[in-house]
Amino acid sequence: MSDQVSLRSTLHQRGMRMTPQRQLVLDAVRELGHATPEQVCRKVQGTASTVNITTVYRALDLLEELGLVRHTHLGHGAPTYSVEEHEHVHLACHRCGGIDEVSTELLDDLARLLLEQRGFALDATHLALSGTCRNCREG
Amino acid sequence: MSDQVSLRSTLHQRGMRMTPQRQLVLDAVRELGHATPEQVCRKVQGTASTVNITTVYRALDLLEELGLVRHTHLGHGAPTYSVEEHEHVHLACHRCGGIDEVSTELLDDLARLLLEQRGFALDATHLALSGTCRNCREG
DNA sequence: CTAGTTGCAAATTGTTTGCTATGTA
DNA sequence: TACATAGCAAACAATTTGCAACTAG
Repeated sequence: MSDQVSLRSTLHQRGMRMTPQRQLVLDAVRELGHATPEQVCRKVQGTASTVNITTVYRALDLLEELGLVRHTHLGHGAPTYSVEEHEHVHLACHRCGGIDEVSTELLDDLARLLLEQRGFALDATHLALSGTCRNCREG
Repeated sequence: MSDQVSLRSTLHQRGMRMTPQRQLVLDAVRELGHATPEQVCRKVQGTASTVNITTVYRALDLLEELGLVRHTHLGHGAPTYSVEEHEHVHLACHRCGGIDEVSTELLDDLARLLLEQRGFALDATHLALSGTCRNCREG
């Protein structure tokens, strides 16, 4: 894919390289959807067992800087990373910790209001809504 | 106030007490608005210098369980605690890190949609919306 | 006396930094 | 050679846990 190529050249302009470790981290994030650095690390180590968690953190930072991945703070623990194109809103249940996802379209009206009234450009892809899921409310 | 009284009896039913430390933590959260456990601790220590941060953590957990305070993850660092009645939505600018606040009424429509379509009861008081503020967009 | 509570120290968890060795242009 | 990078260990920050001492009912 040309994505790979342009990524390489972007890195090259900065005197950086697309190393196997970085590629593995990116692949892991793509595959896992939402994952903590810890989870990414375990996934990567499935292929290359010597890769250190430090390297994972540094790769995630770099990939985020390049706009390829982003992180979100769902709930309490560690942040989760996902690929940039991952476009949906998270519904985080504070009771059971479960994560559901809905289309960002649900937020279109709200986004418009915020922009008009506050000049605030909502980033709907970077968003976790907290509440109680159906299961927990009924249980 | 009768709040204090009912709080005491609620605790009493569980065989617990409203200790000075817990009262100080609650007061500190009330006074500070949004504060990290660290900040709460410093505030409390202004009055009672021997209070340990462990106690602050435990008091915050308890007060949260009782529904008197709640915590929110604004941005990256430590969570911030505020009193339950603190009803507004945070607009967190990911560029400058600034926090603005808007009324939860803005989310009423969204909340209704989520409840109808997903059975998800949105907790609008526990919410940070991420995006770009007017200043940063114009600057 | 009994059970809840505190403070302290130590353990955990998540993340970052310093440094050396290595690999590549 | 020069420079980015990886790995490792140690530092760090935030939070939790184990436990002995204390205190109110």
